[in-house]
Amino acid sequence: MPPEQFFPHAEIEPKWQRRWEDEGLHRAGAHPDRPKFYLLEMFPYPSGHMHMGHVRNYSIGDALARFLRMRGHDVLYPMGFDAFGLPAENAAIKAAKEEGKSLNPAPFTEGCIASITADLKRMGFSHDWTRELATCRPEYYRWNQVIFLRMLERGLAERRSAAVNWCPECQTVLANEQVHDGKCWRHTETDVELRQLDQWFLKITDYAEELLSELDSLDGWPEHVKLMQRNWIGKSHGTLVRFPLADRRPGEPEHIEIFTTRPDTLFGVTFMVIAPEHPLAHRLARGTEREAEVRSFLNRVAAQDRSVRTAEDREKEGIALGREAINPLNGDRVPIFAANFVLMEYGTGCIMAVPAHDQRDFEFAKKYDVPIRVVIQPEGETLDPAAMTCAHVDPGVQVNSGAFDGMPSTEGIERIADHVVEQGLGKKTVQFKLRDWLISRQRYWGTPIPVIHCDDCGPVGVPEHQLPVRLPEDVDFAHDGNPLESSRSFQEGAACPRCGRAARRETDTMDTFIDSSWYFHRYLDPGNAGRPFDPALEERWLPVDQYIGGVEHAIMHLLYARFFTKVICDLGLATHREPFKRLFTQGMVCMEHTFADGTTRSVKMSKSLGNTVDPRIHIGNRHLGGSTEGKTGADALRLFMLSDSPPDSQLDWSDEGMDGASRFVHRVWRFFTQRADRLSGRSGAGFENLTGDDLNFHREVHAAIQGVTQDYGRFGFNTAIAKGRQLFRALEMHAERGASAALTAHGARIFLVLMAPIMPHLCDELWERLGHAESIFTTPWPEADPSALAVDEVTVVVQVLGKLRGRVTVPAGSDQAAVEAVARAEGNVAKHLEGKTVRKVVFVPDKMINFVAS
RNA sequence: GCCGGAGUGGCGGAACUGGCAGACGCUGGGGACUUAAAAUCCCCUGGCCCCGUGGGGCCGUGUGGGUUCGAGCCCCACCUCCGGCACCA
Repeated sequence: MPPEQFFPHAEIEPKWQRRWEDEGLHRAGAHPDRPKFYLLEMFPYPSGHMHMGHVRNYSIGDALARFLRMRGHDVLYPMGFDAFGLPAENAAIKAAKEEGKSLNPAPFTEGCIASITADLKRMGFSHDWTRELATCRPEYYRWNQVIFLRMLERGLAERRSAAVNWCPECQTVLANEQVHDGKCWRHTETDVELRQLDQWFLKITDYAEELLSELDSLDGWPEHVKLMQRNWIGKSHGTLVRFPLADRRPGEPEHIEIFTTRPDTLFGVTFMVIAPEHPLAHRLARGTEREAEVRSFLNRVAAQDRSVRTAEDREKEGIALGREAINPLNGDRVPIFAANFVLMEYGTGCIMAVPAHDQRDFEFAKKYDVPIRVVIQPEGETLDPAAMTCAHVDPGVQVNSGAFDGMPSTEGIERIADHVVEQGLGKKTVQFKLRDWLISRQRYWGTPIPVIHCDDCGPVGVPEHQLPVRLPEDVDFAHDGNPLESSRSFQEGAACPRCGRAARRETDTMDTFIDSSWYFHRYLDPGNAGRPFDPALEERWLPVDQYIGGVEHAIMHLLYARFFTKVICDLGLATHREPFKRLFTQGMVCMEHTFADGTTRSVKMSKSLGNTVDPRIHIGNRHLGGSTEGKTGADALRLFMLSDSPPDSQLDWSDEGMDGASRFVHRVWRFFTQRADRLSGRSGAGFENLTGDDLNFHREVHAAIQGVTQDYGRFGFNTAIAKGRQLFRALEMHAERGASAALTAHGARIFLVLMAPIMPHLCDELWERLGHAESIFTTPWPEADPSALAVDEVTVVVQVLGKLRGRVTVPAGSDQAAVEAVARAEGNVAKHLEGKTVRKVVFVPDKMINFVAS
């Protein structure tokens, strides 16, 4: 072959992409005899075209997929599209309202999918495209509907009226997880409103305990992700205590029930607080002289939206209802307030307030001049309620607590709770912060909820044989509101499945997080028309051995997917209760951006900041029918994506770094094409009796095998590449000076194999040019030979008093006496030991010797 | 405020389990090739200092202390940055 200056990526990369596809090299399930490995990456939203974030994520997964295949695994590495959601629908609305055109989200989305698919293929990612799916297709979403109906049968899905989060911008309700700081997760400027509506919920709280406890078994998950889930689930042990209502009037409940995690402070209760939305708030004040005042307060707080009420400044505001409750432990009468800081959704919507030992209660008591009663004294200190400036929340000794005086409060928690239970005043219980999952969305571009509302029978599930309930096409995006409401064909002929009478179809669609909660099951059997997937396939392939994705999905997506996996098991469809054995959270692609205030920082690439680099600059767009060829090609881009940072931290884009990667690709190309003859020698094994450069080079080759193999196994792509570059440098030098051409050829082959997962096109092409008929990806991964790694001489570091003073070369395995003798003789060491007495010698064989002298 | 994670050259980052700090890359500098440039290749590149140009010394992994023969790594305190949660009773 003639020497060539530059790697002709625009020809060679597509050549191998075609060949791999033709040979079905990436098809999963081809080797049932091999150990399975399910490698999953979070599927993309098809937003027009591939961006740099995709390039990085899939470069990571693909390198791993190719490595694992070469290591003898039957790898399932699928790809699909999370294709429902607001962007496509908003594009349709914009087209209709601003441009007066009609744009149907379905063909629009399919166009985006085609474009991004072409981009991904042009990167040479080894996905098994025979399993491709898109969640917006009826063949997929009908199974969302089936799963929903089965959940409905089992009471895991239910419709109920609740105060729900409404985003005026999205024109739909949101799940709790989708509200951050009172703002919509997609619109950080938009306040979320509370509305009382009838909506569909999935009872994820039924699984709270299991979702929490099984986190402990997920050894392959990053601790911080597990921690975020634990915090979100928010389990706390406590006690429900009933406080009798004083001066009870007809129609009023006998008790006010509260939840507390601190029964040790029960004797310190000086007031009660009820949430303003609590139905009792109005009722208790009715007929009292305070009624008007209370009503105006409650109305004012209710009118405040969530973000104001829970804002950082969090000024506590409340009002006495003019009523009292009785502390069941000591018979004290305590006033009842309504206040903004008590949440209706948590616990019972009502609390006991212990200002001495709870900071919030303390602040409130100070403001409204409620007495403070100390019931826990810190060790060696006496608290004076009048002098306190903050609550004492730490443990201490019980005081003013009747029979419990003198007891450590840590014990008091248990003992007083026991006492409450024995006296029939309440019971021990567990509370979770986790709420049920609100899945209704008042939008078009999602899975229709398969329910029919009948005036007589109520909401009735659509029979499974009538599924899928398809999205209609006669929809109008030019007007506000859910387009499903105005579609004629959608409602046409709707009849109650139970009584047969004319009825109305549910027009809510499902939260798109439903789609991504089980897509990894569907990949196993994407064409199955009879059920969501074959259980035998689930048995073989699940759990996902390695899941890779962004940490931004640490709570929502991962929690929902874990929930669905358990539900799917309980529906009898599958057996594995945890979906993802190992989780890896990759970092973002960032680029320098100068902000308005003049500061420059490296921040996530985003369209809105304009600090983006389009990957198509590098891979071209000819595959999309365009005319540009691409600057550097896919392999150079992949190399850069993996070489500059560890994959779990952010990657800073740099044009210079990209040039460096491209230079390396060309350099490798040049080296191989210029020395084709010398490198094509086929003699493989049996490099004995090597000497000098040959021996050293052989050792470097095997050290590289060992190092690179270990690095791939722990996502150390950046260090694997560093070792690959080192090996390449050694290879260049050995080609110049080494005695054995067979050994150079061997080293060259190893280099190609080790780097193939990262630069697959380049390596497969060069592999072929070295005379191999089969793809490099069918060769087994090399093993490092321990005897090749052995050295007969080692450099031992010599220290005097822990400071480096010299190095000596000794035979490997030399004992302390031998090394000591050589070390003492070394010039600089001798100088430093002069006039000193050696008191101790620390010796680490083959590494270091330290003279402790004075 | 609480809970996590991280601070290493001009920059991105290496350093297994406490044993040569700065692998690999980028930037910068010098040189070779060339009429010249590009491309390519080679050498140098943490700071300060000493002499004989080969070496030698001191300092150096956010700050202050500690443990150890020896600390980027372990312990204590503090500072800064990033991420998450935030009235959850």
